[in-house]
Amino acid sequence: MGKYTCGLDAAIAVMGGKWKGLILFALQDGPVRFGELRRAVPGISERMLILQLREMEASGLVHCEVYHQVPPKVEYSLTGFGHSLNTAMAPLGEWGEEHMERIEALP
Amino acid sequence: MGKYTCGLDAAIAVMGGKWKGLILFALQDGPVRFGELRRAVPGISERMLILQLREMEASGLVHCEVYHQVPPKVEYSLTGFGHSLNTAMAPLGEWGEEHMERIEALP
DNA sequence: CTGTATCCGAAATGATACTG
DNA sequence: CAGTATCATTTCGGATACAG
Repeated sequence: MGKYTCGLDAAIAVMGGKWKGLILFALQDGPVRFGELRRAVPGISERMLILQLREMEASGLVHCEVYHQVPPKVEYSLTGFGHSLNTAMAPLGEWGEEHMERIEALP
Repeated sequence: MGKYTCGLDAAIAVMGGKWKGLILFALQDGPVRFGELRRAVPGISERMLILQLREMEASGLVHCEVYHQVPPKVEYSLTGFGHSLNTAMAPLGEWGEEHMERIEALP
């Protein structure tokens, strides 16, 4: 007895909420440091970014590499699994671009 | 000054939450009655289904056709806009199918 | 720089009962 | 059949302060 009724259901559960897709997108070109990532996802709070990253690590989408330096440096990157999800979401991003005007006009 | 930072951001805003994608999917093959739709989206409550449908109507994704009969009959269907979004989400559904086992195993 | 901890208000969702 | 109304609860998310 699966938790999910179909592939779409499962996919939505994994990339839930309003942030994970954008984080995936921001990481698609290689490792990004925490502060950089924060700027790359406008509007997200420090707290939410950490929470989402931790969930994405737990899901196996994201890898976290810690450099024990002073000052600290931490880089986040996509796993193969994360890349595959990001690829699957690309058409959604294109759809959003194409219909941006219409979407902006919504209430 | 747009509300959205990129196409993906806009798309996520439109199909937000955990239900809209599944409703889109359930409507992809033609008009569906309310009760039918409810059964097609397992786990959704009557209340949430209505709320989501109203939002999707407001976004122009869904059309609602009311037949003034006794007993009442109401059919929901996708607009062209809704179909285009459903198409853009198809790869996500396939991704979910492919990785279902792994996703099911997550905490 | 990269986090953690706490608090609090807002929003999402579920349960239940009721209506035309 | 297709909704509405109301209430309770759960989750989300922002602000702030603090720590290694």
